[in-house]
Amino acid sequence: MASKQSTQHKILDAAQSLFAETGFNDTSLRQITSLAEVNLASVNYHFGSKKELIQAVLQRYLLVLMPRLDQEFIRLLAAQQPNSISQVLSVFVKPLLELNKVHQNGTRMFLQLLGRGYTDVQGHLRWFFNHHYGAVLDKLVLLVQQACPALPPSELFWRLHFSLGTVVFTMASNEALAEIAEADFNENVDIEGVILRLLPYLSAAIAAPVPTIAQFSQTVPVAAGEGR
Amino acid sequence: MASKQSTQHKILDAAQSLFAETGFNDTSLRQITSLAEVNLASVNYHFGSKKELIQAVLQRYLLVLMPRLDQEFIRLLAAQQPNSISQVLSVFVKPLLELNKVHQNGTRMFLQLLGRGYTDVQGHLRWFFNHHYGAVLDKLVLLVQQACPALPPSELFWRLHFSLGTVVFTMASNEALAEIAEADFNENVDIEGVILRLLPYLSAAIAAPVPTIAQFSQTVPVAAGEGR
DNA sequence: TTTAGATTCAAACGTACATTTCAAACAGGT
DNA sequence: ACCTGTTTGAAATGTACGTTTGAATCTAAA
Repeated sequence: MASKQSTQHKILDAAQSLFAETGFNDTSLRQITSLAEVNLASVNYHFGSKKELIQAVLQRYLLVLMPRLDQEFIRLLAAQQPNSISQVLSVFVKPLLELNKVHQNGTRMFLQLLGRGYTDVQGHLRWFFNHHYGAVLDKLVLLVQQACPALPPSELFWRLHFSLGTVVFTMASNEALAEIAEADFNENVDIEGVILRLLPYLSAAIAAPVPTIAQFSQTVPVAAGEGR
Repeated sequence: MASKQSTQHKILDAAQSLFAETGFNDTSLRQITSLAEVNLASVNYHFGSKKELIQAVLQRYLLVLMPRLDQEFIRLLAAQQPNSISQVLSVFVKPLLELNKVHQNGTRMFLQLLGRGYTDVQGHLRWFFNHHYGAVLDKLVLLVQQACPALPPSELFWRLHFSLGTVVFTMASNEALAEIAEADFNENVDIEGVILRLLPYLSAAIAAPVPTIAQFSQTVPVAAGEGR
């Protein structure tokens, strides 16, 4: 069943599983080629290096996801009246879940890999992302701006990154969290369930009121500067 | 100035910097001892192993932070009427910022290390955390439950973990984000600024309304199951 | 000053890693 | 069946890692 795919394909499948589970740097080519049941040298033959293999694993999903997201963003931008933040975030759901067609558990794999990429290889992925898909992300920023006109640009910047953190960290530790949730609450939690739980959380977070200085000093007494 | 501290102290300082920046597994003892200007063998002599060094680095902060948080939680729990979610989250600010007394940039260091621990050594830190500080965390859960009585326990579980992800990821990539923010918005962003931005974001997120099934099908058309 | 214990030091150990090498096996077109 | 380019195979290369070792050095009490 899994035997008649090409060596490259077998390597990609094995690599993404191990990368997602253990991280990029902590996964060796020996583990990958062993799981894929191919020769050690074939990774360097087909992909050149471990670094290029990592890129190939990510690209398999990004090439499907990003054009899909782009067309959704274009659709929303063409709407007559501005979309709500909830509507904007909702367009992520289908494209993300369609990654399950790329590979079994593709959605979870991709989001875990994304998280690994952001924490493992500091900066590299972020640069790669902005360079290749900056235009898509710009559309997202514009949509959120329209949905939350009261939000200053800098506040929006931070909140979008907060949200990225929420998603990426959740997916990185998804397995462990799902185990706990099932044990404690008898809930069967799949990736779609987590994504649907994230939507209202992130919507409320991004659209949260921007506190004034006056409001601050009520909840945070003197802000703990101590020795200003 | 930095020369008359003990070898153990020098190792701890060097280790936490490198751990926070590069992660636990990707930081070698040779890098640490080189930065600390001590002999390679002294890590194993003073701490036993790399694993125990990691624990020692984290403990230096946890032993200060957790009792501090515990007493804040106890104070809030003694209040007559339930506290707002904003009030509950606000008590984190002072104890976290006081970690700057433990070491320069202690707050950022600790939060970065926390993030590393959660993604690098899967499970280990989480177990350690719950085992040693489970009672403190239980108080937090109780406080949030009182602040958001409409939230089902399982939803609360997920939202607290979402929030942990937000904080931890933000701090892990804090340097890069702060650089971008300064370049794009001319804002001087320190760790306290980020924490204060996180408060309203997280408060709104945790207290977000729990959507009903009916509300879902409005924003998420058919939930992309495709082949149910 | 001697001496016992604590600490530092240079060197080595064994293991694992990514990558390279080059011969062997394989493929399809002639 | 023969050749040509592609792919696989086993083995080796050089580097880096965590840890161990045993002698040298420091420290302070006797």
